[in-house]
Amino acid sequence: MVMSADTALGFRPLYLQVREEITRQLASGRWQPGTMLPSEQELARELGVSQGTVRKALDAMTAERILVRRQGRGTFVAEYEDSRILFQFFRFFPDEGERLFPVSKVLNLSSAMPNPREREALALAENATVWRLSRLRYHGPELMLREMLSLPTEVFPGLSEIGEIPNNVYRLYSQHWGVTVTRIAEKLKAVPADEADSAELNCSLGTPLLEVRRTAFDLNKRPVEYRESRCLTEAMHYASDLS
Amino acid sequence: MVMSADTALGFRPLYLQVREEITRQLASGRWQPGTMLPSEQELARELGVSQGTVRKALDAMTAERILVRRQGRGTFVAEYEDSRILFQFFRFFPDEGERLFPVSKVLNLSSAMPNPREREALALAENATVWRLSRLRYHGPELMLREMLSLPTEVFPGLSEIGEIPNNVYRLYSQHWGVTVTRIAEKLKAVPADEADSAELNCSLGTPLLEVRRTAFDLNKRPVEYRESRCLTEAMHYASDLS
DNA sequence: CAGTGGTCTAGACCACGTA
DNA sequence: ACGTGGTCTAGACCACTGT
Repeated sequence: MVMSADTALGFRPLYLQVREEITRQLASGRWQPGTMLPSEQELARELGVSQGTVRKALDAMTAERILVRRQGRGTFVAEYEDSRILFQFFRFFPDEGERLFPVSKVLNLSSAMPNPREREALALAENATVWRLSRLRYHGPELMLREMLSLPTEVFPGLSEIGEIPNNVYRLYSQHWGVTVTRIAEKLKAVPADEADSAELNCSLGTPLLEVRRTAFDLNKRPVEYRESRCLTEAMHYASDLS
Repeated sequence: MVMSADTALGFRPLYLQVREEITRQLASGRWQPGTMLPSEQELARELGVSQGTVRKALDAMTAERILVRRQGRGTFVAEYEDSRILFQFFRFFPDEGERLFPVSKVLNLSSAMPNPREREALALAENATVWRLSRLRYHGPELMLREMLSLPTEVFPGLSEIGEIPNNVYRLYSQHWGVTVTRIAEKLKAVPADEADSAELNCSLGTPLLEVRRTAFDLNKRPVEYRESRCLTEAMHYASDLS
């Protein structure tokens, strides 16, 4: 495959075209998470560009955390290890003490017609259905939050046949359906605990909770998960870094 | 100035040394916000490295939003225009409708001995004092939040003589004291409105508020501002993007 | 047109990890 | 010793901006 920078209409930098081509092959399953990509030299040969151009594309994908580069070893497809999830996709910290991976307890899994919020967040077609997974999450022994995940059944066929839903669902999405979550958008509000919150979180009615509405996107920028969490923040906080 | 990559002890990439040197000159006031840096070629000559190495340093500083590069024009020191503040440093959005720059109403400005939270966040010396600036902020006509800013008096001498504190304090810090805010860390919680909240925000006692504790850092990674905000989130939300 | 940053190339050498 | 990514250089050409 040979690429060119100056086409008749619309100039597109070569390294962006290379990045797209590699992303396409990634999305099509050529390389699984954890496996090594060909070396820069080899990719350059395959694509008919110089090594420097491949490097710029790989550097950009590394910055997006889609790839991981290790000097002396190679370039790898990023995996969803717990440590990465904790670092990249989970913003809750204990006010004091050590950070732990949030353990989950599944309450319910069912399929349903989407409500308007789900339909909008997941950009669903008219007759599409969703899985709804509700669970509680703990930081060590302490109950931290309750949440409901909404997933398009079309994207995750057979989800209800999975024996046990693990803590780390992004790894599950990747391993079972080849769905790679790359970006997450969250909207936060302070809300009073309603009756369901009060019952499940063991707090009194009206207790301030941090509500998080999350939408997760895959490699093709398609929304693949919508999630609403309600969190007790007496001993925990949500950390946000602007830079 | 000539730089070298391989010193006896401790290898440090040249472009990182270049970035540090440029940051140092920036912090020392060689170039003011809004002004143009010398061209890549000229910087390369000054520093005794190749243009490509200067470029890598400038690209890194552009990614950190310290510099702005404009093709065909030059490389400029980033300014604190309202649009940048709104985009980079302010995460509140109306649930519906257009986004506006939050107008501020100053309630009080005084100096005081720091409390433990201020002392810790600002890494203050034993006998250091702080300015305390409290204000309300509005989104259009709607009251949005109340907040208190804490600033080391040592870093901002003469603050109380400023005629009117503007909405955009980061531009003020830059213009009056040469303080460049580059990074912000925020911790969020849901808290019940106390009596002061209730009085100032016109809400009932116990209303859930989003509390934000912010620390802002300058070019030298020194904390220069600590801020506690309490926000009504009935018609607004805090947006967080993880990617 | 001249000057700037942006892209692309080719090649040399360094640091790191593995065998 | 070898192969990988990481750094650095030098130079060519392109795209954008202002004169």
